[in-house]
Amino acid sequence: MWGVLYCSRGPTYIVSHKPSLLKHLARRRYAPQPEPITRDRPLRLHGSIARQLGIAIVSGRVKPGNLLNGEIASSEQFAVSRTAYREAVRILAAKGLVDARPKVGTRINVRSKWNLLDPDVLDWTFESEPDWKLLDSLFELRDLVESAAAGMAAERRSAAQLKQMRAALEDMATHTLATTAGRQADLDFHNALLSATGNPYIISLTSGVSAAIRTTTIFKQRKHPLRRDPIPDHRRVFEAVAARKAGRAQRAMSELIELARIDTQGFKRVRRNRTS
Amino acid sequence: MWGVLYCSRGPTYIVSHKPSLLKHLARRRYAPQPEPITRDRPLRLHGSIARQLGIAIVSGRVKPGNLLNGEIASSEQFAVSRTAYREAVRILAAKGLVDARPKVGTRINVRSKWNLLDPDVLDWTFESEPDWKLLDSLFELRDLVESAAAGMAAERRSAAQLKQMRAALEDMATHTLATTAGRQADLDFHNALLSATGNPYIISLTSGVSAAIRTTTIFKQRKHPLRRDPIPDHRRVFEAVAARKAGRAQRAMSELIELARIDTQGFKRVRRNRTS
DNA sequence: TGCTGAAATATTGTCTGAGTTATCTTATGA
DNA sequence: TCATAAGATAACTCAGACAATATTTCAGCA
Repeated sequence: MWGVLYCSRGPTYIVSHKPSLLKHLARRRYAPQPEPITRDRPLRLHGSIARQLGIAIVSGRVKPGNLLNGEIASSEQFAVSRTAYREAVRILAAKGLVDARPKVGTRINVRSKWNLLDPDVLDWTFESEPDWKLLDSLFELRDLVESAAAGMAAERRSAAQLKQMRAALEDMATHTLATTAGRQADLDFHNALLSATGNPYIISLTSGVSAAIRTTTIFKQRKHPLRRDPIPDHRRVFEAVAARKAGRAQRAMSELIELARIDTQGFKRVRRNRTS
Repeated sequence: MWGVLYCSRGPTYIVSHKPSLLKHLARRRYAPQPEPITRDRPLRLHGSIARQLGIAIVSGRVKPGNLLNGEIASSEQFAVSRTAYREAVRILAAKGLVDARPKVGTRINVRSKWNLLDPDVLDWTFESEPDWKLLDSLFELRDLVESAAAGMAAERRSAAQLKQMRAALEDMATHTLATTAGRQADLDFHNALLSATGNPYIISLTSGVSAAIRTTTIFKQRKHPLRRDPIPDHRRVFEAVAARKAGRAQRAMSELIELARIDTQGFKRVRRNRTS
């Protein structure tokens, strides 16, 4: 016995009605793509349903203005209890993706209400195959903010923070970016630089954005090896920060990010400005 | 009969045990401050509990690393069902404030995991009395991003978008910022400018941030009238965008934001750079 | 006819109480 | 000393009922 799980437009997940199997499929969603590399802990039921719905929304499979099916119908389609489904909807509502109200239903918000910079939303956005134009926009924002952050860090860094950055840089040099340890060092370097800005909002924004870009870069594309050794670029940033040269730090960081952008997009068009 | 609602550290909300009254108080929380001006729709139970807990967390009344009380205990303290309480926790978890896991409990995350730029979190952060240093950080980010956005808008704006900006500017001039219509026009102006950037992430970020700043500015302080007429500054931005002068637009916007910062902080210290 | 207000209805919201699962702790054995 | 298994505790999931809310419909009236 077969049925269509979720989605009023187009059968997306086909599953049997056997409860145990249904739940298994609800958890690790059908379409056996390789698991997103490493998720700290497996998602619970509500989390995985939120994820599925979230991906369906951000990917445009279900469109703003549309209503989700009712709770009873949806929970049956997902083969979970209404409780679990409702908690999933709560998560989506918390991220601005939907808006639930009695007698009306759960409506998908217009994109301007989405918290696009929410880590989960970013994750879901670049989950399957990244939208190149969107990724470009994200790089644009990152360049803007993280470059400025480098400038601030140059002005405000403490000796201890500088020491952290130096250590991370050395780790990057010994292990390369090809290893996990090297990538961790890369992360540490950027985090140390960010915390030197002393601005919690910039830290929150940038760490989220660059994490999203990093996973997209490393695990999705990257068919080719790095075009250029990133260490010298990092060193330039470090030295500018060490010398408290804000302008130089900013330019160096901007270059570094531009490098990452090129590396991500591979041989794709790298045009920076779009003609609207 | 009286009891202490929530909060293991310090009695914060004192309520009776009479169910109906308890629920009433749980909804519009005790301490009858003027309602936050205008909330589109009254919060539901789970929303208001999430709000209370969220405020307790971002304000530092309960500290990262600490565990919330168990579900049964907490839901009893709030005098709501476990369902409602759990949905509240889901909301907080979705915003990165807490992390719930079986056998361990619901732990408050370290601040670096919070989604500080989430609209609700911003709202909660500047809910009671704004932390001036934090507000300053937020202004710093806004300056950085919205100025750059003005520059992009100058390069990319369409004729239609320019027209929208002009209309909003005229509305601002006729009604002043003292009226609701005038403030709406102000909002429209900035939104039109943002959408001209064509970068959804910058739009999402900036609209959230400036909304938070706006409400903080307008409704919390502002004992004094505006020091300076904001219209000329807006006009300068507009004209630079109209003339497609990116640099000039950026500088004009930066000035405009600096004006807002001064106006917000009133006679407070306006030092821009902190010595870390 | 056109407006006002009340009732029907559909949907989410809340409640209860039970059983399940994950994970930490402790005890046990090699 | 380390690995492995048992126990305990928290969140997690379930089912089914009832409540609240907003839309829609329709009756009553000017």
